[in-house]
Amino acid sequence: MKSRSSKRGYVSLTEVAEAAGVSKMTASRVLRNATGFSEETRNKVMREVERLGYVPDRIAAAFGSEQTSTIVGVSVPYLSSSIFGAVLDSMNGALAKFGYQTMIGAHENSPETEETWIKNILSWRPAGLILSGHSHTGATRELLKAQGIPVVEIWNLNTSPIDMSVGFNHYDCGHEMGEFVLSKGHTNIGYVGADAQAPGLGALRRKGFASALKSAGLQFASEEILIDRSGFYAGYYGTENILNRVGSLDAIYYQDDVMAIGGFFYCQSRGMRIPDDIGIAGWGSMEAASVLPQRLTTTVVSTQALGKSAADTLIARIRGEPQEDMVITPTRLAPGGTV
Amino acid sequence: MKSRSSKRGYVSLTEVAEAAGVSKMTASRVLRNATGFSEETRNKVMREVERLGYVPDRIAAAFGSEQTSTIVGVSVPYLSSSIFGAVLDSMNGALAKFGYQTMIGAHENSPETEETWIKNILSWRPAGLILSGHSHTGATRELLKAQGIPVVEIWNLNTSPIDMSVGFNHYDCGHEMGEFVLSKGHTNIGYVGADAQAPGLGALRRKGFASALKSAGLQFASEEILIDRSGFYAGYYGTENILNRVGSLDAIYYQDDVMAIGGFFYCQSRGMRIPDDIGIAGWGSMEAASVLPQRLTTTVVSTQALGKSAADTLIARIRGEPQEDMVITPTRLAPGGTV
DNA sequence: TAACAGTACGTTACCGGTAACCTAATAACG
DNA sequence: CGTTATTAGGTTACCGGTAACGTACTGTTA
Repeated sequence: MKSRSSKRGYVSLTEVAEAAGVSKMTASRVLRNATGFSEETRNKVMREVERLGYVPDRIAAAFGSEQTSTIVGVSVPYLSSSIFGAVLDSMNGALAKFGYQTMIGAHENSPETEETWIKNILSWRPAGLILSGHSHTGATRELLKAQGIPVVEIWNLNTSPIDMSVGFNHYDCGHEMGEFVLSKGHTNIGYVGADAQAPGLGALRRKGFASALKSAGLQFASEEILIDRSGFYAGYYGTENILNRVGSLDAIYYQDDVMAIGGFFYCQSRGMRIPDDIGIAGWGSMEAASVLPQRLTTTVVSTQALGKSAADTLIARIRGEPQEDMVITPTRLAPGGTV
Repeated sequence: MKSRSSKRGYVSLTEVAEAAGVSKMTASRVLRNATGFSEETRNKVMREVERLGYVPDRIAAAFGSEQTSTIVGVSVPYLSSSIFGAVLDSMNGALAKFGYQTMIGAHENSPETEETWIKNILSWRPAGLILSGHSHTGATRELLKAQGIPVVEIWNLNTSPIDMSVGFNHYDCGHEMGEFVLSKGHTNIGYVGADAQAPGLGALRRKGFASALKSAGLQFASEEILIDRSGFYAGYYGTENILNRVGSLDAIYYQDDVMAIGGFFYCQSRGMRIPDDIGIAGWGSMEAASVLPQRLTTTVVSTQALGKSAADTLIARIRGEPQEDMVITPTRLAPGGTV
């Protein structure tokens, strides 16, 4: 079943070629689906490939081809975040369909960690990179520009991308939600978020929301930004903190739905009626919100669309097809019933 | 700043060596931290590495070394699952610390998809694989055993692993919870789960629970297994289904905490008191449970311990250190207040 | 029918490192 | 003090593919 011969115990292309009675180069052409061989030759080669159980060596292929590999590097803040996970799933699927392998890195919102990872991944000659850090070190930007490697920055629509950008406009999401909350007559509004290391994209939504408040001559009555990762309990606890501090609020804008849900349950546990006593707004249309007694007021985003769009954009760039530098993924404010 | 010379525009090891006035081989030794060079030589080489901005070519390195690369392939059912994400995060961190790169695949609980992915990843000569599918095709098992590549199967403690296994004992988790629920005097017990494609590990917990019931001369009053992925709403909806079907239950065992939480809110929305009217038990100690009014009765598992343990086990095997074939990650039943 | 283009291959060199082996100096030793 | 280990470093071959180019052979056209 398994015929060993080369030192590594694998069947090499040379052996396949010999068995098929053609040159190594011809076998290579057949396997790469290049041109320059007859149908008969293809059959001979493929028959031996099957019979010998030939496994192509992509390391040798990448090495020999002088160009890049079929590796795509993808960096995210955390893998253990349902929303990043969803994007990863969709990206990974789209990339795999075109024969790319995903190499993953988690930078935990630290540009320095990201830089280290990028240097590492570049030594694999990746065909492209997908980055979801929203801020990079100067060295990172220079390095990537110098290498000329296709790079897609995702999540936030970056107006001056390293190469390309696919994402949501977080600032606008916040601004739109700000106007919506104001339109419901609230004026005494707080913000609850969490930043473990460096500010994430929630900070941009907060800014957008704040700008809507400013247009109405207002500002956040209070802000509670925990030094922690976003989570249900962070939302719960952050709400407790902010309410203890300011006494009461008309409404709270949360960094994301997970925290908003945590806040929802804190308010409920204190017997507050939502939205009569307090309004709650989130971001991200997370699945967890589906079990709330009311529909959560939030911004609906499609993680699937983002992931697929990012993968498609990168692949197009790799293939040299003309490509937009910036692709916005649409978002929609879902009024819900919690504001 | 950037001195180009070779065709690819990169600085090669040869150039570094020439600049440092040593041979290519010596430069290679220095960079790999091998032996056979003086401190002075190291400094000369490292200075040129810095000055020229040398980026090692791991593809060439892997190719030249005849052996395996520093790639570790990791497959999970879904990336967009908070619990798998948490394990990935911890695994990825532990692997990165030792210089390994993670290549990820999602098999969606399909052994065939997993097989395709494994064939693909093998062409990168990975140093090892971490698999979280709990069932594999025959071809997969044969292929991996024939290759002799280090493989760690995680999540479930596999009693006949391909190579090594690190995980929880899901059957025991279910059995223990079954005994606990029985000890609270419940007898009319249902099960709610979800299997999108093939049965996942929840099925094993269900079996364990069922065996505890059987020892008491009982069985599940009803089982509701949705054809869907686990999720909050799946738990909500599954509970609605099962209760509509059987009228009432003393308690429900859920596939995991996410579904249990969904069920909790369904019951709450129907005005049922927990645990007086109905008991709820889950698995996985997920963060979302922290916002419930009561502590959820569940099995506490450490995703971090699992991830780190899996990575450590694999690395030890790669390095040829003696290693247990099976490593159990402890779990603990948290009585909580919902049963 | 000679000149030419196109197809189907084969040959050669090379990618950028690393393993294996070799050499020259120095240190250790009886 | 001669012999033997040890250390620092150089030489050579090679990994398994692919790019670039060369060469038969076939069919077409002036």
